[in-house]
Amino acid sequence: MQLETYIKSGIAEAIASLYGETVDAETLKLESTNPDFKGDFTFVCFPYVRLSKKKPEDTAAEIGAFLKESIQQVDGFNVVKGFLNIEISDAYWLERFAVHVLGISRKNSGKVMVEYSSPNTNKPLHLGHIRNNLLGYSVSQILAASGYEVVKANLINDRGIHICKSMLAWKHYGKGETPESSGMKGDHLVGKYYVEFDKQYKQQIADLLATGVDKEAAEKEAPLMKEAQEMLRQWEAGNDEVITLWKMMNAWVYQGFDVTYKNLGVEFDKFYYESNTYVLGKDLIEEGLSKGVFFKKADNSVWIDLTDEGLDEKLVLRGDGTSVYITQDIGTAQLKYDEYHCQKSIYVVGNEQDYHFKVLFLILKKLGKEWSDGLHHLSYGMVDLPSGKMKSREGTVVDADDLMADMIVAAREKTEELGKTDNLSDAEKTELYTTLGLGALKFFILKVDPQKRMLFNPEESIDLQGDTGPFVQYTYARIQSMFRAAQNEDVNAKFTIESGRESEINLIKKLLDYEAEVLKAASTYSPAIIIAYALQLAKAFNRLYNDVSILKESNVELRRFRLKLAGDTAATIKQCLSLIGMQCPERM
RNA sequence: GGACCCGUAGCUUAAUUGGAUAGAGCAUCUGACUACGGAUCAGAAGGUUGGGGGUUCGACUCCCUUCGGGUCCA
Repeated sequence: MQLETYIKSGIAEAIASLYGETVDAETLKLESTNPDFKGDFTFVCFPYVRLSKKKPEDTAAEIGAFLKESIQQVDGFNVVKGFLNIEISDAYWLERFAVHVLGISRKNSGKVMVEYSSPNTNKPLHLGHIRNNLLGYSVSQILAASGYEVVKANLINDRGIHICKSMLAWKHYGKGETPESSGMKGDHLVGKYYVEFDKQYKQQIADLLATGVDKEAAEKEAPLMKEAQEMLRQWEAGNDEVITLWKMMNAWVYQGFDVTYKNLGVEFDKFYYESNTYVLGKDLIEEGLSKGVFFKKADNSVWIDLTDEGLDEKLVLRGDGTSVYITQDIGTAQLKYDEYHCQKSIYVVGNEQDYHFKVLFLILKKLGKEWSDGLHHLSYGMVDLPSGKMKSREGTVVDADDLMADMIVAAREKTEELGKTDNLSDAEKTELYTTLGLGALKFFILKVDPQKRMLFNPEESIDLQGDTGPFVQYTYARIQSMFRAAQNEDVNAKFTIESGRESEINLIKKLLDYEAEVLKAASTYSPAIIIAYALQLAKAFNRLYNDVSILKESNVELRRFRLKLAGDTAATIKQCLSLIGMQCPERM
């Protein structure tokens, strides 16, 4: 980092002294050199040929020569077209490595809330939730590592017509079944009745169609639907019987979710419940009306005109005074800010709600909430199956609990096939398979840019070789094994090294990148950056491992140097994987 | 009707935000000291970045248009 700014001002000096032109060193762009070329930093000269009035190649060569003279760490340079590749001396990297400390120095970046998961309490979690949960948790970890105080929040959708559907189906067809009586996980049990409702409802529609009723009317008039709507009205009126049933079934679901969250390794600091927050926001609608941000239509409904922003008019309160989704989201945003005063607030929500959040943030801004600038929708694409979209009502989903269990089985089979289960107790085996199976799953999902839809084929289990979680975990385990064998070695001993091999210098450079990569991942909310880095780091180490001997090296200084390389690599891998929510096995 | 997202090798995907010869993994093929752990490493092959136009020193990236997949708003 230091060196980069140093080189930039060197380039500015070069331009001043060679061409008599002033440029601000801050505005110069210095890129890291493409691995296919020799060098460490690359300065792209094309934009500056109008200052030098020379060919790009000549400009690059002149600036390169100037830097080599004026900056001692610059060992040499090469020019390809207008690209100036600046080569830094090995000595510089070795010095940096000698004083290298692990971790990140940045502190007190501010306070941020990450809202994620946000499940409905009428069915168990599925693959889509897994993507959401992993993203939310990982981004929280990354932000925390880069110095933020993070509040992990979960807004639970625990009321509404869909909840009433499960409740009603249970009431009609459940015969008093409970998680205890059936041995079924609570969320799965409730989900079963959600599916049952749909089945019965469809039957009723079919019956009505047969009597000559048209489709739209049939969907509206089916007795079950009318009953569900009546139940929702009673819930809102506080009917004792309905509320008691609602509490009981929600409690089952929460017990189930707790297990899933624990297995998935995610957690929360704060829970919000929609049964509390759905009443919020109406006061802010009043505020907006008096400020002239909103307007009323003839039917008394309240709207905001966003046509200036290229959007439509948006309803924010119905004519009968009842809320719409955005009403409560406005209120909840205010509630969150009042409670925590976070500078930033991130919503991890699927991209089908892109428009919704665009409108929500715009409304809050127009209401004059200065904190609205810190709001961000971390949008992600749907997870598709080969058969198409997952539909929970039709039961065509990949269940979160099942998927995790399948991954653990796959990890077990692979490990046993390699014959690496010897000398492990049953408890250790279980822990190992869990670490590897979930590691593969988390890595697989977070490796992909969130914006993209992803295809998941349950038939082809997730790879355990190549660019995968277990690959990185293997690198870690292998280093740990080396340290177990190096017990009479003074691991913390100082060493003096004058020069390094290419594989060693490359690994040093990667290790020194850690902080910059984490900060980049934090500013773009992207776990994928950490994953890509962890892979590169593991590869750089594996290359070194095949290139040179470490424990078998006879030269003490070299041996200690390489042991420190290995130790720092392992520690950095562990940090990276913890940001993804992954564990590192000591052996595998 | 209007708006947004996605399209890269057979498959899963990356590209330092406009930079170099589009980079990996899986699958396929070849090789690695009698393996400090082979879930590794080195290499080969695989591409008109959906199609067409434009902007410029330079386009997977920006603009226009068109095709395909998906989503949202009323």
